[in-house]
Amino acid sequence: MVTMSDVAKAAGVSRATASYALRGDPRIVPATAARVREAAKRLHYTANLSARSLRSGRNGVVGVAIFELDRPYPSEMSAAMSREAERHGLQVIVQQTSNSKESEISILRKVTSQLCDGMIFSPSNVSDEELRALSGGKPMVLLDDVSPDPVFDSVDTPCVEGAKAAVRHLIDIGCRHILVVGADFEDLADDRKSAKVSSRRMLGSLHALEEADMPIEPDMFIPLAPWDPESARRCAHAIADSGRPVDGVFCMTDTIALGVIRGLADRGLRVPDDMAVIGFDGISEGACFIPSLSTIRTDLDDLARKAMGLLLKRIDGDADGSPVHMTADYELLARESTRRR
Amino acid sequence: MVTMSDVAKAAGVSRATASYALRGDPRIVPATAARVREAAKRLHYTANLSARSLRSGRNGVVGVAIFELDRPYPSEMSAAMSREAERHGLQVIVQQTSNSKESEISILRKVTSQLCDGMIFSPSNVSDEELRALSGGKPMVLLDDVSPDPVFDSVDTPCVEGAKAAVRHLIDIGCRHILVVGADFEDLADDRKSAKVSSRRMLGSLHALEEADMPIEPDMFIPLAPWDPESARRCAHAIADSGRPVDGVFCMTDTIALGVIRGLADRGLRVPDDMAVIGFDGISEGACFIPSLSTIRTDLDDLARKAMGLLLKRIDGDADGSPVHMTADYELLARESTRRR
DNA sequence: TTGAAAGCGTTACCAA
DNA sequence: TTGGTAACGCTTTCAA
Repeated sequence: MVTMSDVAKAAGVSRATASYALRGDPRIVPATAARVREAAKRLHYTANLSARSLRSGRNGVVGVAIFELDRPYPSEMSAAMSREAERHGLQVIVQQTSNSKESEISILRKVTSQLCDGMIFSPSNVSDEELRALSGGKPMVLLDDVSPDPVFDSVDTPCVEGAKAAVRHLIDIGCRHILVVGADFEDLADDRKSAKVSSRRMLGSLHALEEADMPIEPDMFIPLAPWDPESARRCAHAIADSGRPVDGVFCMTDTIALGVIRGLADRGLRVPDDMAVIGFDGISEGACFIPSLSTIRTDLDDLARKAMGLLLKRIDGDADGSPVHMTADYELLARESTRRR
Repeated sequence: MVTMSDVAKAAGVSRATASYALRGDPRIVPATAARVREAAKRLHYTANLSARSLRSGRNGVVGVAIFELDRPYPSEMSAAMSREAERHGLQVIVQQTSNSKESEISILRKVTSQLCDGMIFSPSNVSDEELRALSGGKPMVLLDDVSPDPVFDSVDTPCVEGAKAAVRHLIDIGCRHILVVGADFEDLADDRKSAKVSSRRMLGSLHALEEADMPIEPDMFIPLAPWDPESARRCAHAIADSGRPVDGVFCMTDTIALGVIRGLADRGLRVPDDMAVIGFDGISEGACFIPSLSTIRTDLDDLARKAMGLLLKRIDGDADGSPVHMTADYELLARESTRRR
């Protein structure tokens, strides 16, 4: 392994000078700097990140901790973060928290906060206060934070506005019996649960219904756990079997929406002819589905830009104290699953 | 930040003793060890991985470098690796190489090889020799290595056998005009390309055709670049528009297969009625598709177990010199896309 | 059984 | 403008 000492020796300077030269410190005269750079290149020198991290507390790596690596939305989000980090000359490492509290804690304590200059994290079971302790003082940006009294900067998905646009779209194409899948109406009344993603999306749905003077019944909202295609599929079976008149469904996520469409198909119901379906997220999978899925696409590039921007500001130390909050852009994609002739 | 010195002080022992005690070294008497552990717990001590890594060269982190974070197959593969690592008490960090050579190099040099005890890597543009240089002497296990003269342990997806099973399945259900999408027949004759995943899967297809005494024509193999749903969809349009008699299609990946089915639907062709389609990989997305996708499912848990097993053996230093090679298990999933009444 | 001390590769302060 | 040197937090050898 070639170290800085090797480079310094090869260039005929001290370790200190080599270090300065390689990081472009203006104090080193161009000729010396060039000699050092040349030596580094010739020897294939690469800085040891552990050493750098230990000494300076910075290594150019940003951690992204997501729920599950193998779900489309978090995957696409991490990919967007990676692209954005690259534009800043940084590297992203991704870890999955598997949605268990111990796992989240272990990841934050053991890895993300140790190996990284900062992290982007989508909390689910850990409170803000616990997070603060686990962050080890490192900057952190939260995604869809539900804390009433935030400690960290955060970026939200456009839950309220997006959901409102989705339901309004269903109403616009003529739906009069709308179901919302993946949300529990009771949550709205519960202080601890009303900030959840599902509650915020439910709220947006309510806004749209109210604006259109449509009746609101608690049983329009169907809880679902977990949020995966299989449960969604079973849920669709139940809806179909109930014989209930439904002409439009808004699902909390695209993954749910695809499961619902599949479940309706199992019962001989066709989308959009018998029922229109719209999702939320904008995962790429929806474009190729039969029928292609209408959705509220969260602008992941915008989300990544905002999150990374906030994080870098904190890392660079030029951010004032109070937590900043932002919301990502979105776009309504009206595709086949809500197409009416 | 609480360090080992703090713990040692709190427990009334030296740093060395604290270090031994925390890692369960039998030399420390139980009473002392318990005192140290208690102090560590009380102070919320967490070992600094950079320091540990710098000093001992080990930190319990394994790197997984994949092509793209937002494609289903690599995502599911990384998730399987994470689960497997967890069972060994290790952490996985995932990075995307974005399929560019510079990016692969930069990731290997800058991060994966630095922050990890070892890595699992799916090479695409970097030669084995370059890899050896970039690995920094750290153990590495390759996935689907194409090198004729391997330097590292590797695990393959079951290309030849899996593809053979796929095409045999098409033949079994009565297909007589089969197309293979995503492979270039010319590659088989090219030494440098005949080890590619696509070539090995093509080879398996040929075996199945030969065994069934079916004719083999170069134009049964349709190249596709890149391997994504959009190109596959366009490819299906071309197939449909050509008016060519086709009753079965084997696609190099599930992602391609889904794009093909969608493309056929665009032209009014129904799967499986007009044409049967089978993919390769077994991504979860296929189960909910309409029609559900028949596929060769690579057993990712098996793949992860094999890859992680090989890697840990190298990390622990109890592995002899010559590279070991293994192949993951697979399973034929016959679903709706190849269902014949 | 425990402690002192060296050293991993880097950075950053201070002196020259 | 450059070099010497002391950390960063940990592990590990060597002594006690």
